Amino acid sequence: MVSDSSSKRLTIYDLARLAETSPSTVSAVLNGTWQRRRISKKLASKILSLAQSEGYSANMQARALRRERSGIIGMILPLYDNRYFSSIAQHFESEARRRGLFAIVSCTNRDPKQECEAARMMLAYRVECLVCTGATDPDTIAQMCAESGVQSINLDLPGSKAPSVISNNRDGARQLTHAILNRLAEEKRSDDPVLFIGGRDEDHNTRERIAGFKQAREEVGLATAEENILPCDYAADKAQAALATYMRNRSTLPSAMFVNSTISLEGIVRGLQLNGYYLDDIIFGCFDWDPLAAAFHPRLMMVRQNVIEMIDRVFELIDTPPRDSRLLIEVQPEIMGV
Amino acid sequence: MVSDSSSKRLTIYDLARLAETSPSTVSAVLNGTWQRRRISKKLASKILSLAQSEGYSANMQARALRRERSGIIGMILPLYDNRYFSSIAQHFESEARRRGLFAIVSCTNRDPKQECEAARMMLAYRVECLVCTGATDPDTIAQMCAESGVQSINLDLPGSKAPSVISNNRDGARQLTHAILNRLAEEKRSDDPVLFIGGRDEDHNTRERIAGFKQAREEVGLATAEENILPCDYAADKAQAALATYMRNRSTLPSAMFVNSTISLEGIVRGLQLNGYYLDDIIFGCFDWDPLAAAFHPRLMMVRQNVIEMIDRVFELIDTPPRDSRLLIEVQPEIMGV
DNA sequence: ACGCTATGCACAACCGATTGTGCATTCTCG
DNA sequence: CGAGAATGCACAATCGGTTGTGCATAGCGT
Repeated sequence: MVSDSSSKRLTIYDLARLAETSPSTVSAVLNGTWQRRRISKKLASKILSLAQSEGYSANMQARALRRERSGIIGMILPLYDNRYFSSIAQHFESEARRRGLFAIVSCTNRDPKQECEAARMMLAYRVECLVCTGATDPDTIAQMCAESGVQSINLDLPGSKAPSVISNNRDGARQLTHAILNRLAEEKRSDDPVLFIGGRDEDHNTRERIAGFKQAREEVGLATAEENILPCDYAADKAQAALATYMRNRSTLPSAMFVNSTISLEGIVRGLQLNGYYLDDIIFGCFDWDPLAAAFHPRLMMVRQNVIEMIDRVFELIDTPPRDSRLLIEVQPEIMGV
Repeated sequence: MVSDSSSKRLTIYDLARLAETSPSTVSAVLNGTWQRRRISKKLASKILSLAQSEGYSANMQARALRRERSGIIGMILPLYDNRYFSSIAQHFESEARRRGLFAIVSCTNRDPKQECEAARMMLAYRVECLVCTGATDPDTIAQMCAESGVQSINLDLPGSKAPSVISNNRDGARQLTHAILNRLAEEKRSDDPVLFIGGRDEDHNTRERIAGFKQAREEVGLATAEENILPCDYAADKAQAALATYMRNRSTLPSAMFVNSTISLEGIVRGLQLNGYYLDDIIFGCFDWDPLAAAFHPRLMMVRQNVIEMIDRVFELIDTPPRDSRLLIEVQPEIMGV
C-alpha cells in the first residue's frame, strides 16, 4: 500500500498522473469500456494494477451524477423486529447485491408521515426503484415516485397506483383455520369457539384473513359470531387488553385462537401466563412465523409467508415493469407445524 | 402540481429560469445561506414557494459531490433477525435521522468476506462514518476506513483499531448466572449442574460470558467443570446437536442452562420438545432478549442489552472522536425476568 | 454633488466521473 | 508509394449542485 498520507482520496486524475495518461482513459479502463475505446491491453493493465495497489475506489456520487443512475434501490419497511420483515430486508439486500445494486432500507414504524419522509429521502438520493413494504398509505408514495419518474412496487400490502406483491392472505388464513379446526376435531372439541384476534380491520391483509377464517368455518358448516373477531391492532398490549376484555364475560378460555401476528401472540401469551392459565392445551394458529415461538409451544401452528418467492417476484417486476399499475401478484404461504 | 410531464426532474437551473434569477441564487435560498448572501426576502420566498409547488428535490449525489460530504452514515450488521440486532438497526436509523444523516445498513451474515465487501461499498458511497456491528474481523474494516480517512466505530464486538462500544458481557453473564443460581437455591437444587451452551469460543463476547459464568459460580463457592461449557457456535442446529451429544452420556437433563443467544435457545428447546422432555421445570438463562420467548417460558430469564444507551455512546464517539483508537466503552445490560 | 458603504444578485470555477468526438500514428493493400 | 482503414489515445462538455468573488445600483452623510 503506497497510499498517500494526505487524507484526500485518490481520483482518476491522480491515477492518470501516476500512469502518465489521461483521466478519460483511466475511467474507460476502470469501468470496463476500454476495449470498445481501443485502449491497449498494456496500458489497461498498468492502470488496473495501479488502481489496485493504490486502493482506488470510484466516487459513486460522481458516477451517479454523470450516469444519471445512482445504482441504489430503496425499500421502506414498517419494522425490522420480526422474522417476516427482517427476512424481507435480508433477501432484498442480497438479491439487490446480486444484481450490482446497493440496497438501502429504512424503517418507518407504520407511520404514514415517516413513510413519506423516508420516501422523499430515497427519491432525493435518486433511488432507481422503491419497494414499499407494508405501507399504511402506499398510494401516496406511489404517487410521489411516479411524479419523479421512479418505479415503485408495493410489497406485503397492496396499493392501487403501483403493482403489488403480497401473500395470498385469504387462502393462507383459510388453510390455517382448517388446520385449527382439524386439531379441534382430533381432540373431540369441534364445537368449541375459535377466537380471531389481532390486526387492524382497515388493513387489507387483516380483512382478507378474516374472510379466509370465516370461509374455512363455513366450509365445515360452522357459523362465525362477530364477537369472536377481534381486530384490536397488532401491538402486544392491545391484544393482551382485548383478550382480557373478551374474557370478562366468560368463564372459560377459547380452546383455539387464530392470532394475527407474533406481536399479538406475545401479548396474548403474556396475559394468559399472568393469569395463571395453562397454555399447552390451547390450539394456536398464528399468521406469522417465528421458529423460537414454534419450538416452545406444542400446539402452535404458524403461517410462513414465502419471502424468497415474494422478493423474486418483486425483482421480476423491476426487470420487466408491467403495463397495468394495479397488477396484484399473490404468493402462496406455507402452514408450519400441522 | 404544475409539474412537467417530461420525466426529467427539476434542477436549480429550471427553478432559476422559472423565477427569473440565477442558479446560484436558487441554491443559496434552498440551502438556507441566502441571508448571508444578502438575497432579498422577497426573492427568497418566491423561490421557496416555487420549489414547493413544483415539488423540487435536491439531487443528493450532486450535493455530495460538491460538498465532499455525502450525508450518509453506514452500519454493517450480522443479521436482522433477532431483537437485539433489529433494535440496533432501528435506533441507529432514527438517531441518524435526528441528526440529518441518512443511515444505510447492510447485513453481512457473520461472513468476513461479505463484511469487507459491504464496507468497500459503503466507502465507495462515501459514508461519513462506518459502524461495524458484531463484525468477525473488525480490525480489517477499521483499517480500510482509516486508509480512506473515514471514522469507524465497533459495536457489540470490540476491535483494536477503532473505538468500541459493547455490553459489559462479563458482568451481565455474572448477574445472569447469579440469578440462575438463586433460582436453583430457592428450589433446593443448588448442587445441580448448570450447562453453558452456545456462542463461539474465538469470540470476545462468548469468552467474557464464560468468564462471568465461572466467576459467579466461584463467588458462591462452586467449581465449574469444563465439560459443562459448550461454545458450539450460535446456530440453532449446532446447539441442538451439541446438547444431544452432551446428553448421550447422562440420564438426566441439567436443571439449568445458560444459553448464549436466542438462536441457540431455539435449537435447544426444539431438541428437548422433540425428545418429549418437560421444559417448564428447567431454569433457562439466555444472554439475549426476546419478549415472545419470555412470555412462553415461566423460568426463562433473559439479558437485555441496553441498545439505546449503546447507540447513544456510538453517536457521542462520532461527535467527539476520542484520541485513543482502542477506547472501549462498556454498557451495562439488564436482567429480565428475575 | 461626490465619495463611501451597504445591498442584491450573477459569474464561473469547482467536485469526480462519463462519453461523444477528433486527431495523430501505424498498418494494409492495390 | 499513396489512399484509406485501423489503432490508440486525449480533449472537453456534461451531470447538478456549492461557494468565493465581483460588479452594479441604491442609500447616506457631508
